[in-house]
Amino acid sequence: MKEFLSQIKIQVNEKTYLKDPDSSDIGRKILSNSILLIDEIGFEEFTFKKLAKKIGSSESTIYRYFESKHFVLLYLTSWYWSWLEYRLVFGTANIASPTERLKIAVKLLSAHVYEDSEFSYINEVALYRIVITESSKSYFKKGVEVENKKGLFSVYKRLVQRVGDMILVINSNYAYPRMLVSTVIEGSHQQKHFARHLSSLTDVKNGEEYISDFFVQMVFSTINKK
Amino acid sequence: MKEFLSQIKIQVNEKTYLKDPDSSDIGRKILSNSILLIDEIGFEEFTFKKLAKKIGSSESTIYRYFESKHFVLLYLTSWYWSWLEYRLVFGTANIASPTERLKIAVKLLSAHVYEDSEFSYINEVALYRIVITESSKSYFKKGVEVENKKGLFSVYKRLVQRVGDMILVINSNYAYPRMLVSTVIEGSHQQKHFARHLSSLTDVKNGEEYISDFFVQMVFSTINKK
Amino acid sequence: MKEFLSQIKIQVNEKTYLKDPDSSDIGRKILSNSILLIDEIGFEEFTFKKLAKKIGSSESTIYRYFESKHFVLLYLTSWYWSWLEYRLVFGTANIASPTERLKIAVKLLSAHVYEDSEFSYINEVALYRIVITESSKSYFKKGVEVENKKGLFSVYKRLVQRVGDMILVINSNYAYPRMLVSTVIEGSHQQKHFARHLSSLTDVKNGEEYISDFFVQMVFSTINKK
Amino acid sequence: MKEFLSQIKIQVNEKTYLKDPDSSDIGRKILSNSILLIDEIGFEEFTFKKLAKKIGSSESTIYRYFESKHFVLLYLTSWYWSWLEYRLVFGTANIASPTERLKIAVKLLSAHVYEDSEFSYINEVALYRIVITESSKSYFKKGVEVENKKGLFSVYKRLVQRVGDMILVINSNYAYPRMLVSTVIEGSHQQKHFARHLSSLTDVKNGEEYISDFFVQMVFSTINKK
DNA sequence: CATGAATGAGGCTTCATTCAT
DNA sequence: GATGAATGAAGCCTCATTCAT
Repeated sequence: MKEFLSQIKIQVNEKTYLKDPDSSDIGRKILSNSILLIDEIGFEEFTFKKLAKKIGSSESTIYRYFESKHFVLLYLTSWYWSWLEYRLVFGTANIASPTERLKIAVKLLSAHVYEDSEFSYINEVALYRIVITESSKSYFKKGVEVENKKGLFSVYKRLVQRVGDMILVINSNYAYPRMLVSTVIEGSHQQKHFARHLSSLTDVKNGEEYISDFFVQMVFSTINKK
Repeated sequence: MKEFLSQIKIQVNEKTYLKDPDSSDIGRKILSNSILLIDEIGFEEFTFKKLAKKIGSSESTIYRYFESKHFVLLYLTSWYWSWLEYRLVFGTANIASPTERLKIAVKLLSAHVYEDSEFSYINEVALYRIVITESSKSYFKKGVEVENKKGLFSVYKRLVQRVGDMILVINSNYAYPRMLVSTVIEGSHQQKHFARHLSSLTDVKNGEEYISDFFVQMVFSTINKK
Repeated sequence: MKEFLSQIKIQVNEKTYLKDPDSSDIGRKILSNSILLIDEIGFEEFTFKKLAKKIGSSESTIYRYFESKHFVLLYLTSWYWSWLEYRLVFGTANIASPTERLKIAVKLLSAHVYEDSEFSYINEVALYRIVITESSKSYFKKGVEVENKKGLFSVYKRLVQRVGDMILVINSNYAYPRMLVSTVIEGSHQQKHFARHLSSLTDVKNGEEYISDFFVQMVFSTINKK
Repeated sequence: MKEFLSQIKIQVNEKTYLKDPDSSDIGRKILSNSILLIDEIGFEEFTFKKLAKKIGSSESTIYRYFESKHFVLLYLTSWYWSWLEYRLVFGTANIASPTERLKIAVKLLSAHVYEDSEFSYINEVALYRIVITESSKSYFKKGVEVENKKGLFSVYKRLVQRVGDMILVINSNYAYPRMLVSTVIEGSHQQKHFARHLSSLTDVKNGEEYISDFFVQMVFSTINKK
């Protein structure tokens, strides 16, 4: 629980930045506008030049905060995982039933983000669209190992571990708890993307609510002993 | 079966290229060396200039064949899906048991490609590594819809449909056959990638053989009526 | 008159081409489509590649006819000057009054081309738009002298000479007959262009008919002895 | 007079540049060397790469100042028109006689530029050669309207208006003052070009002094009431 | 600390042209 | 004679980054 409490402010691994963007106005502007710009034009087209223009600043200023655009993406996705962990820990607190707890967790991992609420300069809805579309690019890259060693994926890994542990409470013999959890997380992103852009790869025509149902059912079927 | 037979030569949607690369020596050189180069340096770093140098030709020559490097990736992944479909149709032919047939199919979708065999100028093992790492980038992109309309994902979609139908033979009430199949395909790529580069996201430490087991078990648990 | 008669077929200086485009179907296609394409996209954007695509042929075929796109422009403008000379000689034949003859000539030099008539594969209206917009580029170029020596401007020069001579019949003391004539020709092109695109440089708001009036009046005022 | 005074420093429409070239050493180097280079090799052959090499800088630096080479030409010609307006206003100040005033004006519009004097980094003689040869290309182009709307031709238009008004003082019934003025300006450029490169289109064999005489006489003949 | 300026390197693309059939 | 294929060279432009203020 200690590790969780220190996350409430949504702290992000400091290896992702050169200067904490949450420590200055311009830094927060960088964050909020990065989200909007990546959401709008996609990560490939996103450059510091365009971002600088959008916030009325200069490229060199942004370089004071982030080493490259890849670290901006890492910061944003890390922020998202921390935020998700925060909601997960809160959402499952004091739930006695292991089954109920796991159900809540899987729903959170696979459910859509509807509201932009708590963090003033972060548009969570746009950020979630970025996570869906772009987050896999941050590990499908040459050089992941280096970033992994810096701990840049540790929150994600802890999240997987945490939900994996919930599975083991229900079925301690289940052999692949983390594979199952990471499949839920990444799979739900893909299914949402397919539903919006390549619908014949899914079975979801009307709304994306069923995606969560699919994954909940899949998880419980899969872990239940015969 | 008719549509399959016409695929044996591994035909690729002609919208992916300007001039059929399989129609000339230099075209085949482009294909084989694209695979090696993308595998080696990653798609982001891959450029026509580097490719031209590798094959001792010129950028402009490559432009006669492909509009941009994105279409090279689309060609290669399309080729892979066609090849996979070919193996799938062959591998499940004459199998009477629906369960056995589905099992073979899921194993093929999620199993590793070990051998480079049948197509002289295609290194299937390297191509499979590219599919794992890069293929999702071809649909996690602004403008997928355009490419989808050109039919560039149709083989992939047909493959999902085909295995989805096998599921429905076993359980005609199952609501999400295509979601399940696309989750297996994409999920197996991710798990393989995690196993190699971010191992704490999976449960597979020694060897990747278990990935297939995981997905087979997951599929059958999920579709079986209680 | 002899030189005129040989022009009726609108012969063009053979130094402008490598193979006479008027001697084959494909050659005539090159001519008619060059006119349409230059008119549409402008000479700067005009390339043999685009032209080849338009006529369903190849760049190398066009190179059999013309050394470069500049020679195509020279061919077309030369054709235009020959055609204008033909209309001029016809239009002023048998006109006894020198004043009347000059008036007809100036009107022809400065009047708009309305009809596309006599030469099947030449769209004279589009060609005239090209002459207005592009012809000056063929002499405002490094290397005019070379082309001049090849005689590529000789029809134009003969035309200027011819109308200049009409002026001298009226006023044999007038010192600048050719300057005046070339000013009429080039000036009328410019005024038409201004009228269409930069209207505050002219006084012609409604229609271009007045351009001819302006030049007729200018010429007669200028050459009349006090 | 107010609009003139603000022009003494030869201000150029800011839509022609991204960053004012007259605000830095490198910017002024770009200007002075553009003039020399365009004069030497012609606008078609002129590229930012060659210019960068000439000034010992980089293409990208030049792109900070100008969007493309077309805007460099627009800048230079705009500068020329402002400078001409400045000389015109000065040269006709305090001249009581309308006739004398117009005569001075027409001479300035059509006379050769002999001296390089007042503006250290601008070679006016070379610039005038560029204006003669290249300026018409900036309006004989697809897309003039766009540039016209940005006001890139407004100084030129004001100049035409100004001299046109002088004509109306002498003959308020004359119908085509602006046509006449723009014919003088553009015509004098052409005649100078012809005199140098295509002499049989003019009557000027020895020296270009007569060009101005021709236009002065033409203007006064044309506007005088009978 | 924030910024404006400058730049090297390289990406993407088209052109004009030659060669072989 | 017409064409398809190949290509070197160069154009245009943007990126990521450093430096000086």
